[in-house]
Amino acid sequence: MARWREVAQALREAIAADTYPPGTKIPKEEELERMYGCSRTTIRRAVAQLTAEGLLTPVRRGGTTVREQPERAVLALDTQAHRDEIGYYFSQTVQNLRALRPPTVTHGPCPPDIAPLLGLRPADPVVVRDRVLGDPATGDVVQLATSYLPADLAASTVLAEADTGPGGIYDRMETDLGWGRLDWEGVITARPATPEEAELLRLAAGVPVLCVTRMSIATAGAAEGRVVEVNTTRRDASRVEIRYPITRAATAPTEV
Amino acid sequence: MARWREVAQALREAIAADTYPPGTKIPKEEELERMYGCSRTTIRRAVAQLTAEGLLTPVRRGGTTVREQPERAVLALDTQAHRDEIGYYFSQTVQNLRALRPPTVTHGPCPPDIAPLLGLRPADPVVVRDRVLGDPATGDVVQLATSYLPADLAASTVLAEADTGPGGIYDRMETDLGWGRLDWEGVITARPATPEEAELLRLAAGVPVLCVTRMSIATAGAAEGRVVEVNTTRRDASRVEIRYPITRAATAPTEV
DNA sequence: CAGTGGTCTAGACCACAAC
DNA sequence: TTGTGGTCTAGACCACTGA
Repeated sequence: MARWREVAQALREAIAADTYPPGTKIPKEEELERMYGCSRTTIRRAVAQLTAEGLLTPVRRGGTTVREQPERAVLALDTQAHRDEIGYYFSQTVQNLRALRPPTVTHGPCPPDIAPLLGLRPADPVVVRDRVLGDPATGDVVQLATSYLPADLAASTVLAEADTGPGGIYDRMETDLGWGRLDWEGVITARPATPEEAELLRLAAGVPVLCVTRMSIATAGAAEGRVVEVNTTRRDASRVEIRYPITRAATAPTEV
Repeated sequence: MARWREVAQALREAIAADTYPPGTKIPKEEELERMYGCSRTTIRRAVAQLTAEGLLTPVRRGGTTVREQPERAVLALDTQAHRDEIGYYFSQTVQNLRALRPPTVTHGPCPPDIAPLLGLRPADPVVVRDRVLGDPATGDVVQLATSYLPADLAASTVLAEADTGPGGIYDRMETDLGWGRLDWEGVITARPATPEEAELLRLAAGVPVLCVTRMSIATAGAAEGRVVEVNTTRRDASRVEIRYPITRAATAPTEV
């Protein structure tokens, strides 16, 4: 076994054994160097691994701290779209969160992971609506939300404007653009944070984010049958879990 | 900006621009060293980052390949438990997968991420039932499935035996142990792969895995109200997505 | 079987934030 | 101010595996 793996394992066990309880600092790198009899590079490789695993958070000048296991926010899975006099309403995205900065609307190429959901090719032009949500009390960024709309459908419409008016983009699509009653489908994925996400969410680059994505499908008009919007929300995967009820089926399973 | 970040960004862009299309190899490290005018350590730092992001897969002696964006397996969310004459049935776990090795049953400490779900403390004794599932055609490991049962409930029962008989552990719990009709709840999380998971699933250490977990709650007998089992399945997050339908609520949302 | 990525060393300088 | 982690270099040897 590689030396750095041995050191990483030793540190893992020391943390599990409460030699270094959560919230306390592990010895500084120079000291670990002596303790394990290897070079600083090897120590750093081991510490980097545990950081990627979410066990440690190094801070410049402040030492390296054993991460408190964070409270996971428990989200209920949104399997229903609600509606009131103001507009459509998906409960999950609003739990104690507020927009920390004004939403932005830009035009750009479609990211490769979104393109298949929209039925586009990667880099096809899309309208991008970005929101940054967080805890208004602390100012911490908690969730990133982005909507992608095919440029050929949305570019010159109200959907590409910053303020989409009462009821939001879904009302515009259904009522003003005549795209019919929207169908929705949810998709859950996880992937490493992009550098941009890592910076906004204050994560180490490459740690997992959990993505909850909603596709909106038009049922009438010029866009009938097309996915007209993909909305994807991302959070630090270590701080969130999604729960859903499991019921008993009345009947035997249908064969696929 | 750090040099290794610049190199990583340059490589990212070269990959996006199809200078290095998926499936082809990027230049070897020594060559990148010359191309970017920095030391091999810096090159390796950049390549390691892109590997963590799932863009590259280095192979010894074989060079470093741009990863083909893998087909994502699309899983339907199991919100229903089915039942036939054989036993309970959760559709997702059986899609084209077979056990690649005999299930194992061991006793050990409860992992810290499972303990809260079971209402236990970390390291409390549990019975662990492990299964390794994969594609029978290729022999590739695709999914890891583990059940945890509190030792104080399961240790001396049929639940701790390798063969739990017809209908599996759920029938034993409901019928033989008299724990009543089980309630279930689902939990979805993502986290970095543990070293063991990384080895079995052939992943780089620390890349994200998507976890679909099911809690079983007894409604009668000695275990009434307790979570009597936690079943967690893990897959390479880059190769899976979970889909679920979103319906329109008949009524306005209930206030929380 | 040789070339590739994997590991490791010893040393240096830097930048930032806690003190 | 200064000690900590962050970055980088130049060089060496190893081990696996695919040409």
